[in-house]
Amino acid sequence: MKQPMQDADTATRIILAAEALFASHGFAQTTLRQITAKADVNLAAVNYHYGSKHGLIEAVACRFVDPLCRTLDQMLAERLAADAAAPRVEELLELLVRTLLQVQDRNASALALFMRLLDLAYMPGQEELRQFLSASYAPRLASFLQLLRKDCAPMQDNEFFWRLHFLLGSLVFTLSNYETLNQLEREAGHEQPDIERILHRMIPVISAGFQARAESTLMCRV
Amino acid sequence: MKQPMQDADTATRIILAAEALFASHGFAQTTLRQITAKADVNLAAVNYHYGSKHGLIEAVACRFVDPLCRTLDQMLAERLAADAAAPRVEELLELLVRTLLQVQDRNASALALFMRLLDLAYMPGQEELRQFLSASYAPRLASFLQLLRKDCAPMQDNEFFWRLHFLLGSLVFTLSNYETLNQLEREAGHEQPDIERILHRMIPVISAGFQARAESTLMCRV
Amino acid sequence: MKQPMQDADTATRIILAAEALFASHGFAQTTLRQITAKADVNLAAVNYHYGSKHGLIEAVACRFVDPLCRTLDQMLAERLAADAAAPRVEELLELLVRTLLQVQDRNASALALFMRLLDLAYMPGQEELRQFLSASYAPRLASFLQLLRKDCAPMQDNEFFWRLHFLLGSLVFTLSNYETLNQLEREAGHEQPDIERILHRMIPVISAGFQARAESTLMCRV
Amino acid sequence: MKQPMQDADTATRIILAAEALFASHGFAQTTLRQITAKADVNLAAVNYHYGSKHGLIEAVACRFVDPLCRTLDQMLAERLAADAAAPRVEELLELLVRTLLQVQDRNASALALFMRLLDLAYMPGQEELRQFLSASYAPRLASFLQLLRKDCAPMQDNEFFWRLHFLLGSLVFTLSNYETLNQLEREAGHEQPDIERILHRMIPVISAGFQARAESTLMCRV
DNA sequence: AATGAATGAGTATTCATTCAT
DNA sequence: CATGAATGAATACTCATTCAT
Repeated sequence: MKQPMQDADTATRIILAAEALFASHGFAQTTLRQITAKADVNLAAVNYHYGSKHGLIEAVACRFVDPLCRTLDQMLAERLAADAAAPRVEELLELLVRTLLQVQDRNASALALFMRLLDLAYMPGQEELRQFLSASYAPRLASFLQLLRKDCAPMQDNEFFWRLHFLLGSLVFTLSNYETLNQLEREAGHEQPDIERILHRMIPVISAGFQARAESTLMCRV
Repeated sequence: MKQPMQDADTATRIILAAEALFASHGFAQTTLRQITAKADVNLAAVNYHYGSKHGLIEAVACRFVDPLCRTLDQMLAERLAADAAAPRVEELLELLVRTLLQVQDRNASALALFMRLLDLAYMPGQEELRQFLSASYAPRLASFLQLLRKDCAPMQDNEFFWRLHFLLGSLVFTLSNYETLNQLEREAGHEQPDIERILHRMIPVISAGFQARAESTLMCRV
Repeated sequence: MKQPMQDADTATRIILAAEALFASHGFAQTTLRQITAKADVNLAAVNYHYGSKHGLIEAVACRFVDPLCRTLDQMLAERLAADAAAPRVEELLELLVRTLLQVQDRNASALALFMRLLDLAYMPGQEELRQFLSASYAPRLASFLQLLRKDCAPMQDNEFFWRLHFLLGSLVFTLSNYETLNQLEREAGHEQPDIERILHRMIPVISAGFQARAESTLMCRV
Repeated sequence: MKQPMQDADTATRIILAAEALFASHGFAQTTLRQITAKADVNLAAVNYHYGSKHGLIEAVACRFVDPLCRTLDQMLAERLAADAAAPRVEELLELLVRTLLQVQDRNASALALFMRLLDLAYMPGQEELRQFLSASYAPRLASFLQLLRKDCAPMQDNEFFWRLHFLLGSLVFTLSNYETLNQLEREAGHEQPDIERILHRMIPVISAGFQARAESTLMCRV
């Protein structure tokens, strides 16, 4: 079983420190000095173990993408084995949420980190990271997406592509800014829901979005 | 009539260059050197005209927030004058979309910039920018939000708060990453829709999200 | 009669602002921006009226050296006219103190400024300022110094030169750091004397220093 | 044995270059570029080894304050062991002078540097440096000051405080401007005494100042 | 396997000064 | 007589990376 940070080996200590700092300050804003200081290792150790800051980010990414894909696949298989009926959108999103929360268990700020990672991957100049993630990520999610689309309103491929990114935007924005949004709620005197609560709030909203009837292309033009 | 960048005065040249660079590279990643080089202006001119990089960002923000609020208010007033019936969610979103597109007319990457600005404002350590925007922004949007909520599914204040940020996330993520998403579509062999098309695609999805019946609090717990 | 700063002409407004800032922050630490901001004049006005920052410093200097020399000469003449006896060191220092306090009347921080000016003049690379002051300053003080030396212990020219600078050091250090020293006294729970009090405290100390019998040169060697 | 600057390690080369430049140009006027150029070292090395310019100044300070305190304590102890009689003011000042000269041995401009450091510490906005020095400096000088006061004329605490600073002013002004004063002597055709000679000239003057009878408070008021 | 030292290229910002108007 | 705009050179400081050990 893994020990806490001070007992782990250098490479692991770096990863753990990097995860926490990337999650709370973002990738560009986090410096190698901050990471190595928090990990209590030598500044050069990052380059030694991961080649570069970019290499470290990819290593961090792998530690999330792998278990996430595995868990989602597994949950999906279990559901399909237990019930022959095609899963509804809400069910699929519930599976996704439970998968995310399971990843989250490892580390309080894990989801924020993961969402920041997605955000980064879509930025210009990050083609390398994008393709790296896409290569190890997209194929394993294909079956999930296929099932999802089956229970959506009928739509073309590109319509689905965009709706998927609308959903992704909600997820990325809400979770990577979770701290700030929570603070705004606190200032407004509202309860501050935990991440689980927020994810569940998202399910009916996203479901309705996927199931909404698409405008006809012609009607879209003003 | 205003000439293109090379003929405008220094302050304007700086703003125009900054808008373009901020939109495509983000705020932190854009350096004053890049801006002043693109504007063909002395490095110290930014500090002379805007005090600091932060001041420049706020100036850029104002150039979008001001006309955006004005246009939205005006469109809303026209709609209410023309038709006594309370506007539906779709109508309100349509007004918002038309407002955004009008701001967009000024500058090809204007919306991406504006969305990056919102993204930045929610980041930790940007309380100052957040409050600056909130102070000049929030009050003028209050009536829009009030009308929006009237046609939503019934829900509590905090539920509305979160749904609003789900929507905001879709907008911010999709539009600030418009270039990347378009490229992905190109690689997939799909048509590459313009921003107008994407925004109209969003309307039914977002509308459905706002009108979806909220899960009861008890049911949210797994 | 002179009006307060806001009504004076540009050149005077600059001088007044400069005096205050130079006195409290020192010459090198005070920027032309601070001066012109405080004087509420254009940044370029300093260069326009005084040629350069250095020119401004010399102008400030003149406004102190001139009345100081005049007052000291006059007081000395009055004393010599009233009493044929050669003045004692204490009397001469008392005249000097009264002269300084009179200059001080014009402006609360005038003495600190004047002392900072002397400090600056002795710094390396300030030969120009030193000679400027020396040319308009030294000759008019010659008679004062002659009288002073007559009541000192007998000593050679160079011994007198150094003792004079020991005195000058006490004056310059104490008065230019008056704010700081006062604060230290406050922290120690002592009364915070005004400048007049401090100068009078200095008289017997300095007098004793001038009248102390010089060590023979031979004895100085360890 | 230590080699001259070119053979020492980077951190030492920086310190040595900084000492020389700080001594001759002052702290604010000396730039990191000048220091690193003189030390023949990368510009970033200062920050690497000392964190900041301020950190470098404190490091320079420590290299003087530490041996100075140690030497003075030791000399005082030796004197007290050798002779049971309470030391006179002149003796104490002689000890101080010998201590200063010993520090001086290390580096030609060491005393000028040290005096500039004291000067800086009394400036407004240097509370941090002042307290840093005061914390490591003042306690170790307490016994010296106590003995000094015992042989002074009787006076109150605050009178002693000010006289001490009159003395300090003489020291700081004379030694930090040693180069300039020497040049003035040269121009006047006098011999140019070395620092040892000047310090010994100061002893009887300062002694007389400490032993002068204080004016009564009432008499001080004009 | 790991690190202390070092570095080149970069950052935003500040400064006194100049100049066209 | 005065000024708004502009600027070149400099400031302290930071960064990811490299390299000898």
